[in-house]
Amino acid sequence: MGRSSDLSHAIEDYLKAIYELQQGELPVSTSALAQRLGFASASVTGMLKKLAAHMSRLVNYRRHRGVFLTPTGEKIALEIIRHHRLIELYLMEALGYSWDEVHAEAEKLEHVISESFEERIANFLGEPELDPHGDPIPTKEGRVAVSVGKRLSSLQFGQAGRITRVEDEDPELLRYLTELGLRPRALVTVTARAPFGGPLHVRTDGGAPQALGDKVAESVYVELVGEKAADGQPD
Amino acid sequence: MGRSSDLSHAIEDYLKAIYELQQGELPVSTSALAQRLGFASASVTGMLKKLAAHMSRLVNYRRHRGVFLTPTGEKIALEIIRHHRLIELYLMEALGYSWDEVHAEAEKLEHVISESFEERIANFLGEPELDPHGDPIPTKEGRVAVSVGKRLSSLQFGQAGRITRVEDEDPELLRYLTELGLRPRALVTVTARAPFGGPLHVRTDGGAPQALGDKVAESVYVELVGEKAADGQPD
DNA sequence: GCGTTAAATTAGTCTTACCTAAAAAAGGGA
DNA sequence: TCCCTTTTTTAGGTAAGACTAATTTAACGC
Repeated sequence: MGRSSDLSHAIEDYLKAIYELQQGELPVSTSALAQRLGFASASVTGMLKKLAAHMSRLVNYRRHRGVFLTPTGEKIALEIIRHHRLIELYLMEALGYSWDEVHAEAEKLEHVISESFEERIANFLGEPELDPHGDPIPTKEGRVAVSVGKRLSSLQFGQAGRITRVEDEDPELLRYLTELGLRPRALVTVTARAPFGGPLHVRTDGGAPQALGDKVAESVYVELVGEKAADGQPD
Repeated sequence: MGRSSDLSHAIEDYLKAIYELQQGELPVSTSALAQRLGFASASVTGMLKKLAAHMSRLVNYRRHRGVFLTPTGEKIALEIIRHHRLIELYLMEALGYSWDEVHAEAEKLEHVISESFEERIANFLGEPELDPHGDPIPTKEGRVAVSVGKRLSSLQFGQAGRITRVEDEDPELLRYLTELGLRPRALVTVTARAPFGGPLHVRTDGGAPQALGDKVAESVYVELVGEKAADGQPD
């Protein structure tokens, strides 16, 4: 159990990044990884070779063909992601952090906490299933609920949705979402939609319509709750 | 505020170790540091030169003469020690750790938590003055209560003392101390003392006399509470 | 299939923080 | 003072994990 402890922070970050990029694209390209991690692609190539050559075969890598996690690598990635999301929720529930503050702190803590710490906070929180941004928390055994939802930016005029999750990395964006009432489980309805990717106007639960920038509309994920109905119930 | 964040973990560990060794000896020798940190002394020499050359002049170092912290270096050491001790206490109070488990976890966390985390747990704990092992917690401004007490091993037959602190590093020792009821604030009386460093027999608050090994008697610190009286009051 | 471009890799360098082995300096005894 | 031991420093080396520059491979248009 808890075998990731002997891997470097750098390796853990790579596994986590590969896992997250895999959701969209499989295998993951060197440059996609480089961009996400903010490293030069040459550095990424070097590390991928190391990961592939690692005794526990963390990834499957073929030059020019990209990389994907082996079951072992995925297990470790999920362990770190579990740490991250549990910590985020713990910081809010136990220490009064706001949801824009937790990501940065969790990024550091996720690599150093013990199994024991993980267990204790999970227990304190009642084995939660979602983190504060709506992302599913992997179980100790490495199972994750599939993250449902499409981008808010993809909705058409009149469509309504319930927010399932929001991207957690940008504190400023999160503070802005708080102002707008855009939080997981909130209902949003598209009240106007200019063509050619024009600004999206949405109305939240009980508020006035708001125009959303692209960045915002792409960072919020929703589950449709009925076509062309502002407050219909899901099927 | 909180300027230590840009120093490496290694540097923080050196500053902490120098601070702790300074209590007994000033300046601190290269070999004393090497022993405490478990590094080769050549490595320590190299790091001391780096610390002295560091732009914020962390230490005062002269070859063959040993090293001591500058006010800046001391401030940072105290900040890390504050982190360590607050974390130890927090883990016990908030997450139900036992006192033998907290040191290892705190050694890792102390380097990565933010100022905000520090403030929040200090506030949760009510700005405590002592950690679970009886060590004083430096204030945010860098003031520390002087750690009173002499080694239990230095007591003579009949002397009684109140435990002020115990060394926190060895979990096994701590579990053993728990069994014996040797915890901070507990009263102990020397019921027998064989000459030439022979085993020390002590009685705790309400228990039967116990023979203590050298390691134990040297790891426990007490404040005398009266000469040759088992339950006298301090002056 | 040829040439251009974009992506990925190789090669070589740097920094950090440790190591070992050997040389040098301090310090104590006669 | 000289010698001998202990301590400390110098010198050189290793492993991670990043970088830049230059090269190679793949992919695409025509």
